[in-house]
Amino acid sequence: MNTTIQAPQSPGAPKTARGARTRAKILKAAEDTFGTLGYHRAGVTDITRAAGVAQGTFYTYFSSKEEILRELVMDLGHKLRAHLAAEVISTDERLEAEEQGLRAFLQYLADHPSLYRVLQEAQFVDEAIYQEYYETFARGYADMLNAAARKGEIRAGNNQHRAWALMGLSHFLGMKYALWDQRAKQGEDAFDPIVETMSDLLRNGLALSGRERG
Amino acid sequence: MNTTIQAPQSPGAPKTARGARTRAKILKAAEDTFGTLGYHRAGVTDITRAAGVAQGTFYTYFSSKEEILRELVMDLGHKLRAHLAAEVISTDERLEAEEQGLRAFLQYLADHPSLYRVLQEAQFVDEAIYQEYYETFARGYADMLNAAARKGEIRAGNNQHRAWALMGLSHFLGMKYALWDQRAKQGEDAFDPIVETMSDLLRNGLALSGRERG
DNA sequence: TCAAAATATGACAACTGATTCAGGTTTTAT
DNA sequence: ATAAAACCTGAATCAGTTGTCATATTTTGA
Repeated sequence: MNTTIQAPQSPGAPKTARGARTRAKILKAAEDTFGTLGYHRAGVTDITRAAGVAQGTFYTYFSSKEEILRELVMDLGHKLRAHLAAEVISTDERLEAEEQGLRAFLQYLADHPSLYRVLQEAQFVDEAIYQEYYETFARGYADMLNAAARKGEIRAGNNQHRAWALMGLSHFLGMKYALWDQRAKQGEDAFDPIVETMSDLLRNGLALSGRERG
Repeated sequence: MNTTIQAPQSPGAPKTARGARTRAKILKAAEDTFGTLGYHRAGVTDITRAAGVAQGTFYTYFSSKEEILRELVMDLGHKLRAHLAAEVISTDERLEAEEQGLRAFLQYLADHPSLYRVLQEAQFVDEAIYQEYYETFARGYADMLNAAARKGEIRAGNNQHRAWALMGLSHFLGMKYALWDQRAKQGEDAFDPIVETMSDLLRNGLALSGRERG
């Protein structure tokens, strides 16, 4: 028999430098095209035109439009996580890390708006990969919170619930202030007021502290 | 000239009881169909089949597939807000209202999962209506927080930022626990642990309180 | 009761857009 | 240098969709 066990659904990785370059061009073009036109309005034609190759070339590296979206989601996810990890090394105090993480996320989203659209649209094209994206993120997040709780840096509590809550918080703040509100994007410290509000919320909650009460 | 200022883009409201009934059937069918198949996979054919009418009838009441989605978004938004308002009347203490609101939202989402999908997909079909949905929600939310701050029930702070953060928090918790996690949906008080975690987070934050510290 | 208005029908025109394919070009390796 | 492998091309295919329309039925109101 001698059949290959795992037939790759993608047509095959490029075997030369030229191929690798072309594949990368197409992937980048897909990111841009999906980012501006959206997944459904963007045709394979638009992607290949943006990449400067013929339609047929697309199928040399990707078996379908859906597949390139999946590829893109994983790619963008890796890049974001790498970026955030790099930005948050300077402290290991959890609540400070939380602030830096939020600031970095907002800035990253303002600089890479396609991330948002590609990811959110992927949800309706391949729900599994969308879930996996956030489950992965949540796992890592909850682990960090658990570690902080063990070290006595934060209150005890359900850190899985908290992780999802914090992701949602970042997501919505990013959507509103990094993507929709143009003026918020100006300048290096544009997101400071937001980060500060969240810092207070996460440190102290909304209830008045002892001396403020009464 | 005597031109009508505001030409209705929708073909015209039904003028008989039968027409109103048919329109309502189609709208409901669209909600279900978009909810299960998604906006793009769902054809007008699927909607009319589910409604039990001919394809052509669709265009008696809606000028396009896009328009019925807009209609639906506004409709679902009104219903959700009405539901939440009704569920949160029993208290006027803000932090307690927050808990009740979250619980009601999670339960509502578990009971009306199409709300989520229709709304989120609308974002990529007509971004303006999606933004309007959340801006409206946020305005009301921020107003309530401002009132609570004036009454001295919560800490001072930027309540617009907080409103978006809290919406995101609810959104993600709903997505994860009301839609994705099947087991979480069982029973009346299924969401209690989540609400409790959030209650603690919103009241006290994550930092240790005075006596826990050290 | 009966003409006019409203509603319903479903076949179909017109179009879109993903994927295939047969053949050309470039690169690799001997 | 040259055969084989890899890569690229873009016109053609093909499946599916939205929205239209001429016609039929039902409801309204005088």
